[in-house]
Amino acid sequence: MLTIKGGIPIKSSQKFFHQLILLYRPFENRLNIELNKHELHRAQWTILYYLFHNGSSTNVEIAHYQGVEKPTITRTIISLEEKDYVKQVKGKDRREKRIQLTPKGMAVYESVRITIDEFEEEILTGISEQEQQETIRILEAIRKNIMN
Amino acid sequence: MLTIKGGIPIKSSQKFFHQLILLYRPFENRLNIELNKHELHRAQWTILYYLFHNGSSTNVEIAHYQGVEKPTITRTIISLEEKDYVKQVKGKDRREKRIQLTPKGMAVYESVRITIDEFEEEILTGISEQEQQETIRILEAIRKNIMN
DNA sequence: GGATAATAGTTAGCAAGAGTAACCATATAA
DNA sequence: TTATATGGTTACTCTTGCTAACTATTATCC
Repeated sequence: MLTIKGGIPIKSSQKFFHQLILLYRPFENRLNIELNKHELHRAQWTILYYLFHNGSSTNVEIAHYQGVEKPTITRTIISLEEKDYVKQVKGKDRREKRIQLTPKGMAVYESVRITIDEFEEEILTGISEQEQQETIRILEAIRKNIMN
Repeated sequence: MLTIKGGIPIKSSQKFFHQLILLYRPFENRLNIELNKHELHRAQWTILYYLFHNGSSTNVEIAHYQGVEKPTITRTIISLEEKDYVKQVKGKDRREKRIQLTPKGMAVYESVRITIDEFEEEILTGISEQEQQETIRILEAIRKNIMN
């Protein structure tokens, strides 16, 4: 329940959070180093990932899924359009701007995927399949708790 | 091993990473909302946390622990000095700038701690003590894998 | 049918947080 | 004593996010 560190008791929930915060910076740094090999950043990559797995999507869908505001997505989409990785397709509205991967975007995704797979394997070294599944479940549950 | 989503198989390592990325934004947003009640940001809070648990520390120690560069810490320390939450104490060198919490900083930490404790409990709802411990262990292991 | 609401998206401007490069001052080693 | 290493700062840039205010289109309500 409590661990002692320098005389001050630490609740496991505290430690949990601290660990989550501490993990993110090194993680994102390394991820961006991998992505820079392909001249991409994390925000662009997560949108490629989403489009690859979900097909054509709107700004709002992506923003909602990622838990960020619309203008954030707009900017990233523009940068992906400039690279010719995504293109606009007709939506059900004239308001709606439906976005999907171009063949070039698809190819880039597949290529980056290889780099990222290696990275993922590397930093999950020593963590069993079952532990990974279990942790995924817990991270999902936390996300739900936060987003209600 | 593989889950299927829209016909595309996803390795659990991929899902793991995606989940980690997806968790962070909502998490930091909510954390900052809590911290804003005390006019703090995450970067300041993590330094208060570190100093509270580790006593007086140098810029380099903190930077190394958090996995960020020195100038990042310098900036945040300055903002904490302006609030009179930390102060400089004599180090073993004239180069070294050793920092510790002021009584005011200590009091603020304790007060913010209450807010954060509630937040932590809230978003860990439904996750057992044992699952938390297990996940802490895994997050630590990943961090080590990243940082070598 | 026309005024009002809601929805999708963009633009402009700002802030947090991080990085790099170059630098100063001090301490250590050769 | 000269060269190198260490601790820290300054100046500048980048990414990523936010809010507020806007346009355009669609839906709703009276």
